[in-house]
Amino acid sequence: MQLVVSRIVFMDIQLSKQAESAWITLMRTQQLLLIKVEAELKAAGLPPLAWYDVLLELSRDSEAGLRQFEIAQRVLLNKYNLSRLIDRLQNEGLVKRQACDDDGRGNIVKITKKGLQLKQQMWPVYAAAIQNLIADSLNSQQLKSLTELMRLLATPHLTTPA
Amino acid sequence: MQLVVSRIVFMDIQLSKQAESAWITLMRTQQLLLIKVEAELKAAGLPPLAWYDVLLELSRDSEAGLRQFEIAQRVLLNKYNLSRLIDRLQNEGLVKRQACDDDGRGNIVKITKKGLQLKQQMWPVYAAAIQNLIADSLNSQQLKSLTELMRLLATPHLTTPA
DNA sequence: TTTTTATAGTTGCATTTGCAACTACTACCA
DNA sequence: TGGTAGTAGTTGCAAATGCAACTATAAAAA
Repeated sequence: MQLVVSRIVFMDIQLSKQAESAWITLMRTQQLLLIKVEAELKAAGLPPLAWYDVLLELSRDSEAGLRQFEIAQRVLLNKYNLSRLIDRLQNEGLVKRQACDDDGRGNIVKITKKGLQLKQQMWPVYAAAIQNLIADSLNSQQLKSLTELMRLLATPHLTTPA
Repeated sequence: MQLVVSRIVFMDIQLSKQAESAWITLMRTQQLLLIKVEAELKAAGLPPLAWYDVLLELSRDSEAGLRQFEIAQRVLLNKYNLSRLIDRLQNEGLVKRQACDDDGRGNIVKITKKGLQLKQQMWPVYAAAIQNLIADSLNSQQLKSLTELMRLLATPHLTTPA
């Protein structure tokens, strides 16, 4: 006879107060800072951060372009939302879709000159906000520490095991 | 003659790579973890995290209740989205709105028994996810460190000065 | 007191997101 | 080779969000 014991017995979970605090401050602080950045972009008459994220990824491979699914996983968007985000960018002439030779299902997305220009235009506002929101509050050691903690948190979940 | 020099000259911004890394890892990691938690809640047939956030805040003051604007600032929602979130919760019988004696404009939101029950029901799933996503990756010292860093980041922006 | 200004909350409308189903193609398997 | 399962991407529809305008009340100024 085999007993299967669930890894976590819900009723018995004893989550530490430390973990709870870390979680909630992480969620709230990120949200707070994100709202601020979006507000700065809007105040400058610029599109939302998600546009920048995509344009940045595309600009890293501006010659070859990227498959949509690659963009999606880099910016943590699901495929249908990315599909429609690319629609919008394409409608603005910031990116273009091309047929993919290797794979008849997909397409290659490339950034246009106009897309590169917008990215260049957004960066100063974005950078100033980051400076304002992060670099002015944390010293160099703390920035390193934060990055390392985030890396530790993200790593086990980047590729989702069963 | 008085020279007013803008604090940040956009063209000259030299954002450190450290700050940039800290920013991007913070944004991405939080998003990644949030997506995971939402997925766990949904997999358990439970409502989104935002519902829990509101129910939790209300349960802290379950007798007195909270004004909508108080809830809004605690969970970082703007007033119109909170208004409609409360609508949904009210439609499910999880909270109730009452007229506010002190202030004829606003109302007091109180959690119901059913709301408390749902909150109780969501917590084990939520707690397990936090355990999984945070506590398993960071030790006690790191959790403390993360919380402190978040506090440092959030503090200067909690009350927005001119 | 009267007027003005600010705050609390709601709502119509447009945009965006989430969900599920769908097409088209690739990769694996026998 | 043919069949089956999986992946890339799109789309219709419903739900949620953002924006601006609105009502109603409170607070401040005159």
